[in-house]
Amino acid sequence: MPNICYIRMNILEKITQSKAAFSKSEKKVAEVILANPQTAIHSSIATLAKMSDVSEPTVNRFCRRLDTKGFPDFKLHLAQSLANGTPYVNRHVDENDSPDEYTNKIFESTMASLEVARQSVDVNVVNRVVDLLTQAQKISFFGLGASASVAHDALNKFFRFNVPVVYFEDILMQRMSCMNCSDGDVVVLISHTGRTKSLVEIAQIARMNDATVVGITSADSPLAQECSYVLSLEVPEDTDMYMPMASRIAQLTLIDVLATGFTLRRGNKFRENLKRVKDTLRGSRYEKRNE
Amino acid sequence: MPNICYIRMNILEKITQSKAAFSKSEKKVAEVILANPQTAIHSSIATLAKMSDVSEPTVNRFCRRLDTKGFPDFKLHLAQSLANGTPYVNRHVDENDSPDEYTNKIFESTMASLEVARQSVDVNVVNRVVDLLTQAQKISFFGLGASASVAHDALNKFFRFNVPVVYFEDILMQRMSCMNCSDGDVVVLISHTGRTKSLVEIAQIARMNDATVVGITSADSPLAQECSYVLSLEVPEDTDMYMPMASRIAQLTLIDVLATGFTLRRGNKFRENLKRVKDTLRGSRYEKRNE
DNA sequence: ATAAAAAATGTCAAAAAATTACATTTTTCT
DNA sequence: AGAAAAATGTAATTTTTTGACATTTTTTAT
Repeated sequence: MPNICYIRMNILEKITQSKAAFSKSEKKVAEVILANPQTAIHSSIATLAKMSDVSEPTVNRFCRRLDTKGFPDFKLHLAQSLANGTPYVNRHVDENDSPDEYTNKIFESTMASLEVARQSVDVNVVNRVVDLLTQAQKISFFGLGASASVAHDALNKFFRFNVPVVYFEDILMQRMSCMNCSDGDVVVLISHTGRTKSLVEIAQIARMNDATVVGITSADSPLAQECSYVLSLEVPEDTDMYMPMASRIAQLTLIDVLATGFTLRRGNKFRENLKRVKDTLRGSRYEKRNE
Repeated sequence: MPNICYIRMNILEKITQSKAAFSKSEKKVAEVILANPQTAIHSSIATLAKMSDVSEPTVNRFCRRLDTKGFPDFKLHLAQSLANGTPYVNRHVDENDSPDEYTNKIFESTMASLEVARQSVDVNVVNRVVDLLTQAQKISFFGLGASASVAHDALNKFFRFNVPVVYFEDILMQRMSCMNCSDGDVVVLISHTGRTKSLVEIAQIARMNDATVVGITSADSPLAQECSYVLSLEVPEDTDMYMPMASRIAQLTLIDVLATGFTLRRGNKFRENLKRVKDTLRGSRYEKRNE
């Protein structure tokens, strides 16, 4: 069961990884291409065959082994890999990675996950939820563990909008808060897995008290089933086995989206209010010296 | 001062822009290609000619007019333009954006910022800080406002490592905590601007008490000057004028990097411990039904 | 308005490139 | 060692691209 979902495998990496499966002559071709991919995409099959010291059909077979339709198709793939650096790909950190390597891998994996997440977001639900939030009497953000900091962040954002926002880290406080909910309140619950028992219970309590429950969680999870609206984010398996990484970032970005939708919906006058909040902060800061 | 830097002119844009210079038949070709570039790169010159209702040499001439060596070369360029959409670019949200538009813009801007941030990270400092953290007696994470949730997240991560971690949201608690610092303690301060007065003071207090102060902040800021080590993240202008967005995400990703470096440094036995922590959580969750 | 010139486009053939079929060599397994 | 399988190469075939040139269309100057 492969736990890495390659969005679109970079063909250069694929060549490196498939090396074991190559025959002797195919390896020669691989060497030449990896050594100078820029030359490869501008060569004909004949030139490349000569450079690799193999026959033309061998080059062709090499291309097919990499699941391309033939040499021209292979060149297309190669060209795409070479363009723009390369599309970001979820690469797992390896025990022997240097700081340079793991730093890059994590940044790239995060970007790759965001790309996947972006494509999985249901814009209609986003729009609907923004609607709800703008009309809410009170907004609550709850999450546990890693998702707690996401909820915390949401608090920070929506707090600036001058709407009643609630955030608790403590399960009991969350429960009590939900018991006091009423019609017009929106409770946003954040959980990557959607299988945290106490959060599911909180969803039930909130709904019993007529609040609208929005879940930022994975589709079809127990939590999702208890929610009025589900903003599901499809995020590839996390880079690190034991800590949620990418999922959190995707959740935060989604919060950004909601907050942005909120400000846009509220219009211009509202944004002036935001500016005031920001100006208030100025007193607590050192002035930026003019550059 | 343009804050978007286009790396290299995309051939699709070039086609759009050169439209005026095209002849009647060439325009037909342009239309067909623009309408469905993905099809174009997988077609032969004959197919494309038929689709555009022109002759094959016309298609060839069209390619040459765009400064390519011929049809195959043109396809290569086109494939590169199509690869990965286009490099992500920081696009500001506009007042009249539809939900679809602002959602995509925010995701893309976030990814663009991460790319910039990645390139600005000094791996040597990362390595040095990881060193420090693994040897620390106590690690504290402090941030205010938007950065508070980043510190919160760091707490979550490092808490799992079974090392003494401290996190406070309250300024006074932060100060008191720093006063009790001693040699071997590491204080990580998070601030996008690096100009929050109370955080700068905390840095001073911590250092006076022999703690090592690590700043995740912008270079050359007042805070940076008080730190023993600075992990500076260069993040492009935030998408939303009034709320930090991208900077937070970059900070979180950097925390991920530090946490990963930490686990790697600690080696195998340590990761087993991590697994235990994770298993402990299982009791509080609904089982995943087998798929 | 019209003829000449220039530009654009198409037809067809030549050239180049890629692919297939099949023969030969190398490797692997018994 | 010898048969079977896999890998590789040769040469012919097919596909694709390009070039040369004829025809049509457009432009320009009278």
